[in-house]
Amino acid sequence: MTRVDVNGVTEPADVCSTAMTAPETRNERKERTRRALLDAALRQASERGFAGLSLREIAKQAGVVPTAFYRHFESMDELGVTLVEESMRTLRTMIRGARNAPGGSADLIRASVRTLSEHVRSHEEHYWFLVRERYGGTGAVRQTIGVELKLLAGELAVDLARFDGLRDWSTDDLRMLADLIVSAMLATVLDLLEARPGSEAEITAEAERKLRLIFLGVPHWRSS
Amino acid sequence: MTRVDVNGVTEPADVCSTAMTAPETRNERKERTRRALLDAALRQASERGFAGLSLREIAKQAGVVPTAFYRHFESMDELGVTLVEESMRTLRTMIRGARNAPGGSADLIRASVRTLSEHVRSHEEHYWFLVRERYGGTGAVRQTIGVELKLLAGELAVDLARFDGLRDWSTDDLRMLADLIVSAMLATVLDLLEARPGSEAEITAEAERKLRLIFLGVPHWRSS
DNA sequence: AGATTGAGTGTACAGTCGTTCACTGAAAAT
DNA sequence: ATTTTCAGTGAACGACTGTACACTCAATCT
Repeated sequence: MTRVDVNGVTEPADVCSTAMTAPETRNERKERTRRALLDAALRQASERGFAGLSLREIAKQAGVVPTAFYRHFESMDELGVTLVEESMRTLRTMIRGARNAPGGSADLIRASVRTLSEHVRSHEEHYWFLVRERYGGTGAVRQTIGVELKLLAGELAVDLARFDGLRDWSTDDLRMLADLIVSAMLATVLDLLEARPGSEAEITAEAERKLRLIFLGVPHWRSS
Repeated sequence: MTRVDVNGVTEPADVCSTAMTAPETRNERKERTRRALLDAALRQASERGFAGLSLREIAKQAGVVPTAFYRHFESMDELGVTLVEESMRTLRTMIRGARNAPGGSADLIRASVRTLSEHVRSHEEHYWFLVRERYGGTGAVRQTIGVELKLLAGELAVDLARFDGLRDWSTDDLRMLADLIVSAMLATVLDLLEARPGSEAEITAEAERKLRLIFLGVPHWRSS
């Protein structure tokens, strides 16, 4: 029974002993350790921050010798970029989910916030990474997130343009509104991440109230 | 001429050669190197983040041997807390400045944003530190900032309670409004810090519009 | 069947890190 | 005038960092 179990990373108990598993081609194996490296990095970064990553610990947690890291990533920065892209994909998935929410515009806000909350809960590490590195990060990683976030605000602005009270808003005003919403929701995400398990409901409730307040101002806006 | 000049930290050219300077008591000297340590740490943290701090580099930049650090701080964490307190004092000074702005409630928003902008410009390192560690930080530092920020939102809520349309708002609603404002302004701070020198004006302009939009909703709010 | 590829291994090296310890020497206290 | 205090010194430690290099050996290609 030589089950290798490195630092809480449970190596799937397969490999040869049972005949029914793992025809596993070479590329599949490679992809698997690549994922293991990414997962280890993500977990570690969501705790200590990207700056506090250690190539050696990532490798150890992935069940691989340190030098093997370079078979998958040229440098730590490349891994960072990959992590940003991945987390951003997660975020975008969330937005799409909120967009296709059950039609009724009455409690569209409630539905959106609910979607956000659930998504954060089920992708905590990705959101930790995003929120952390958006502000705390260094160089390339932070800037990439910043750019992607502005891009995302742009998409949101387009979505908003379809709503009744917003049809005649200028592009610039829409973008401002989207930015405002994004920053408010980002703060909500952090609150959700830091919250002790019970208090989830009141956080989402407050998030809803913030959005409602913002949209209350919309009908009275005149672009000066 | 044995002028010691360590890594860009210019040692004031005093000490004995000119008779008119430096009676400098022992405590004064101590306080001076303490400040040098704090300044070095602050500068370094505003670039690489608090997690990326190195005791040795801080000491070097302060013109002192590494071990001397322990004469002033028991640990890195203690230095971190000191930095938080200091930066928070700066922030509070700003708030007070905005509160006592020239009375006219008409362009009170404009005045406040202007105060914010100027304050950020003249205390970049403190604001970098706060924004960075608020989200990116680890453990004690991040939590301390979070708590202080909530406290500050509380103060802001009290201030808001004095305004016309807000006199009958519940404490909870006021706090929500204050939170919303704080998160929006925090995003503005980051924008200001990252902005290339020219684009300062448009950022403050957008910040003003965001605040105006928020306050447009205020008269139509009814606490559900 | 034999040659090739390449993911993962193991060792080794040069740095940096925080921290310890015994010390120096001038300012402060006696 | 003598003793005490203590900010700053300098060497040494053990642990950890990223990275270079030569290696193995099973999956893949010819």
